[in-house]
Amino acid sequence: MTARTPDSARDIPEATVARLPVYLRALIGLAEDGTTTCSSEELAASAGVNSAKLRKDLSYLGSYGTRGVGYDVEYLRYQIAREIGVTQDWPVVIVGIGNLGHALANYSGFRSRGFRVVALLDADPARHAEVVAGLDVRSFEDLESIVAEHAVAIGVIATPAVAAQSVADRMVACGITSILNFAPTVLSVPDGVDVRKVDLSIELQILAYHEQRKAIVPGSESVS
Amino acid sequence: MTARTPDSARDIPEATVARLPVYLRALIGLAEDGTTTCSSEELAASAGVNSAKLRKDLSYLGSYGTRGVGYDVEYLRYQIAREIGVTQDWPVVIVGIGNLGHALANYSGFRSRGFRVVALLDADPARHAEVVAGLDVRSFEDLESIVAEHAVAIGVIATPAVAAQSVADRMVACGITSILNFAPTVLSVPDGVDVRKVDLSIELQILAYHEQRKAIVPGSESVS
DNA sequence: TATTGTGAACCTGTTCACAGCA
DNA sequence: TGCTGTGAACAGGTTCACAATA
Repeated sequence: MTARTPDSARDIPEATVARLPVYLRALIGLAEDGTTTCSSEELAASAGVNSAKLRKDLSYLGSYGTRGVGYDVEYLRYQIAREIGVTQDWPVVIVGIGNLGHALANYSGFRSRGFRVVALLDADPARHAEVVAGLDVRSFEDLESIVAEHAVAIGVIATPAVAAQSVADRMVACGITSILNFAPTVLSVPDGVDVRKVDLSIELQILAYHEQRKAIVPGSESVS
Repeated sequence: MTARTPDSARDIPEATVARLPVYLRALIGLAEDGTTTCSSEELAASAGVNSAKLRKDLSYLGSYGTRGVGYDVEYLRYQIAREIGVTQDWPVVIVGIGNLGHALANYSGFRSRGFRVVALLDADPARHAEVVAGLDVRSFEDLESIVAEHAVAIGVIATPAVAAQSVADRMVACGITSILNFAPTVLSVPDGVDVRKVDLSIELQILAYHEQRKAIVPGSESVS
């Protein structure tokens, strides 16, 4: 027998991992429409990718389809949810309850997709009176006790850029190993901690780049 | 002379385009700190990439550095801003003024990075009384006239998923060619229209996937 | 027969290592 | 001498096209 990693540690390409949640969403949509079976072509269309890519992606998880028939929607949905790890809930803390923090706290998509916001923290005492989305806004000083109490592994940073690094440091120090960063700044964290960033203005700038090119008709240099 | 596309149409790899705004932000930070010159190593550190990648990326724009010395911060900053197209302001409309729409309307990062929110639209008449970030929330029916009046090319969708496709259709019909979509759904648009999506729960799911793996110590299958 | 699962070809992006130059 | 700019090697991701098979 050759040396092999256990089934659960098959390594799935990062690009595929990033699409699994899209497939999961598409499958949930199909299930809600009453579809019980779908071909790779149909699922790919719902997810906005081509069918070859979808099949290749699913092949990294295993052989969950039936040749000549397609995929069972509920079965595949469960398999992908299990692979991602959202068959049970992940407790999450949100730090920084400004406009964006409010929006995140109220976002129903977290709850419905395997995440549970267990606490909202803000460094500004003026905000501690507030109740947002049914949760008290608490002091940032409570971070350690909340993380320990709820075994929080994932933290969301929605503070201004200047505060983000120190918030990340505190999160890492008390055991958080995955961070979703909305502050427009680069975070440095030790190995073993994952950071994903969402930068709203970067997305707009990427659109602006392409928009600018559209205006330029090849051969004509000046437009009024 | 060989056939060549004009300077302004040099094609820059998509991966590079996505990083230019990060470099721009890093340069703005360096300029604020009073730094006038920086090496690829320093700038790369500020931007959170390695220096080889940074130099390769910048080489697609042209030769803006000085061998043996480095880059002039202000000069490079201007060149990147020009390349992205954010030396002048882009008018933007936001549709869907719920929690997220509020946060986006109030986000100062747009204004400071070359974007100007010219209108907030919502289909719900109950919201039309509101003033958010100094702007009246207006009827979605005003979309066409606003887009025409301000020559809007970029639209932001922050509606619930069910409404997103019809909003996108209306946007495309009245001439918008770039869309930033926050609704958790796949949009279909004609060729020539760019869509970028930001899906908050997908980002968390990607973190959950990696988090789940961390818990599994190779060789031990059960953890308490 | 219809559709999956997958090697192989292809393409894009990253890293290396050093030539070129101030 | 020190740092940029860049070919060349490498790695990762996508698409093709078809063998396997329910």
